[in-house]
Amino acid sequence: MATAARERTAAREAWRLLVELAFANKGRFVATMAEFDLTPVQGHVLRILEPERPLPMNDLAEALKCDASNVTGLVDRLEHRGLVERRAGARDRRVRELALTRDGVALRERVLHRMSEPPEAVARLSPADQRALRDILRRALDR
Amino acid sequence: MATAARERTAAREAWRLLVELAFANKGRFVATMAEFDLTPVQGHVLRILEPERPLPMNDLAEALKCDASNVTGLVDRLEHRGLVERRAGARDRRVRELALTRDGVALRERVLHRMSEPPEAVARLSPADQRALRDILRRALDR
DNA sequence: CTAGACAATTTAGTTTGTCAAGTATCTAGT
DNA sequence: ACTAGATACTTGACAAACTAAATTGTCTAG
Repeated sequence: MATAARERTAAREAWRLLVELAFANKGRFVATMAEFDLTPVQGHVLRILEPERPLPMNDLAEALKCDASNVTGLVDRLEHRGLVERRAGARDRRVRELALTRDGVALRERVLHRMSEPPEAVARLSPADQRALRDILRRALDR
Repeated sequence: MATAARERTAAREAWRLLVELAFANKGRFVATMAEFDLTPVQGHVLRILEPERPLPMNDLAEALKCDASNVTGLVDRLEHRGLVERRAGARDRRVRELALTRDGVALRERVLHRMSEPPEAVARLSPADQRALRDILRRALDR
């Protein structure tokens, strides 16, 4: 087998396994969010919305890769629950900037901490593998 | 910092990055499934359902971590599209076993191949990193 | 043979998602 | 300054994915 082909295969295989790991943990994610009375998407939004960094609704739609009209209802529910608030855009009165409320920030912290608990599959790796995995992923995500 | 704590941190950080990578690729997954006129969940089902290995509806619900009643409609739509068929359970007439049709098998193959195309973040890793990532994930998933 | 367990479905209701149309606001060109 | 078109968001209508509770048909233990 030619070198290029073998390396394409390594990347493919790595990604395949990564997808498998992700799918295997989807249920765990759903359950974790449910602990906080959040739907999966609401958890996702909480992750995207950083404290002290208001985000226009449009940008949230972009980040979620969904239609802007979907975000309206999504934010309605989060706002109704007091986790998020809509503020008038500073310069452009068309845009509504989303900001976490105090409760939102607090919940976000708890959720993120819980979400980053590694699953069995990762936890049982040797310490060396765990560090190697971390380092490779840092490079992949360009840190 | 104590050694144990530092290592817990490596696993945590690795998992955090992994989750980030997964979220960043959610949109890509949705778009890829859409190319085949599949919703994300339908893609997931196609992945779970292996050829020549009929699966009771209950087991599918288990694999999807969702209520059994949800699977009914899900399978209705896949069956209506001719990708899947319900068969009477061999021994127990209560269970309905799901099997891919010929079309289902063919589509599954195309979908899986497309799904395993690595994203930018993985593709740009050095060949050595790609192999290391693959090997670590194999160990994590116990291959 | 019957009581309870179990697999799947039905029904009613929520959330997430799309698309098309509407409203308010901004921006360029004249 | 005025207007035409773009842009940000909302609304309304509708499908898919989900849950919980009740129902139907089948199995299994006593």
